[in-house]
Amino acid sequence: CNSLLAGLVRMDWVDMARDIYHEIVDMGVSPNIYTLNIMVNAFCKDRRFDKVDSFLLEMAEKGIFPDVVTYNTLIDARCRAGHLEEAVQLLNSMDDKGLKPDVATYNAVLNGFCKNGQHGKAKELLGEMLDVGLVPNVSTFNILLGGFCKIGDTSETMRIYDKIANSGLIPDIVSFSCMIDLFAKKGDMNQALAYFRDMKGVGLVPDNVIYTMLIGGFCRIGLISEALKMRDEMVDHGCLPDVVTYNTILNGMCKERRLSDSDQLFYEMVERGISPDFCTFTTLIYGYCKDGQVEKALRLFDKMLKSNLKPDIVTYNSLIDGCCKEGNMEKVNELWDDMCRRGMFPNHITYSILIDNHCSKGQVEEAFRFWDEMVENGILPNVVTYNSIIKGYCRSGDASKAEKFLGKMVNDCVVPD
RNA sequence: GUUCUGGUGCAUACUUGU
Repeated sequence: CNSLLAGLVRMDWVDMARDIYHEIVDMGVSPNIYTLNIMVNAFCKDRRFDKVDSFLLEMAEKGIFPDVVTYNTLIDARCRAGHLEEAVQLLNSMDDKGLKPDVATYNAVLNGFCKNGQHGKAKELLGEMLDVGLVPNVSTFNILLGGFCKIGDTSETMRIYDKIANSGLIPDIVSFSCMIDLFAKKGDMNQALAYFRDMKGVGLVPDNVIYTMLIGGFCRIGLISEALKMRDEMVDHGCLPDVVTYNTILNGMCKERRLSDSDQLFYEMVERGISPDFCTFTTLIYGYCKDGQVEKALRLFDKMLKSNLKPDIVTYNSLIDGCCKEGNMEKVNELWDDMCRRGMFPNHITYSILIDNHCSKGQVEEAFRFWDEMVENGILPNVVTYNSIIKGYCRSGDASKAEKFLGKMVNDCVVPD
């Protein structure tokens, strides 16, 4: 029964898991600590922390109490929700309950700190972990590797990588992926490929993730041909490109303005049975808009909606920018309304697009209408919006107003660039 | 049988005479 429940939760079928749980209990089967943990995890996945509390009370009446795994689940969920303080509180409260935090507990919090940019605290916590006599595992180091890799801190990432071996542990595929990602993102493909060779040298088999990182690295430096070679290599090794791999190449092609290539690849992926996701569409829509092919972008947008994929603010901003530049203000208004109807609201980029568009046409008054609306909505003007207004004044031959505005900009503590 | 780590659009999306 527990395996079934766990399977459902893993598939994100939380509602069904809960229904089945109730049926099982009604049938007179008594839940145990595993059941409790599976259900707590289910509630956490849905961010239903309130439900967790009542559920724990219910279980306590049956004599089943939270254990370390329960706490780990709760702590991880808090971290994912960005509630680091609560997570740390839970960690600290474990002692009172007679529970001893384990490596997974610390890993969860470490991960929380790293994902929230609190790398210093992560390092402190690693120290605390060692102080209480816990032995970090490869995941512990991988969490830190990923954290420092994401902020591009090469020297710290390499120090942590060395620590893995110094601790008597063996770097695994995730450790290598962090190193490869670090260098691929920096555009240092020689280093990335060196780690790629190293991992194969120690008998690890590169997977989709590794290949996609390398492909993305080549794309980033404009070497689409190398990216495609890497794609061929992965296929030769029996590793099939997935939707992320395709999205990565598509993005590379779009950035290089190779829209006919991306178009072809898009059809290829569909032919091979890989369903485009909302990233695929947003990537292509962005690419076509930037290339001035707004019609094509709008057709893709329709297709996206028909596929039941939800556009996000980036999708809308790309289209709004494209339509603005084309002068199709009717469509802009339509998209704007459509976006709001879907519960997404213009952000500082959306406003910048419209402010700049009106300024480019010398319609400073109109631009200020959006400026005011933006400020009313609690979004502060930034360098981009100030630059646009100054440009607008210059366009309409109002150099003195432009200069006055530059003064206001400095007054508002926005540094001119 | 339950909890912790890696890849894609987007924070490098909007301004920059062209």
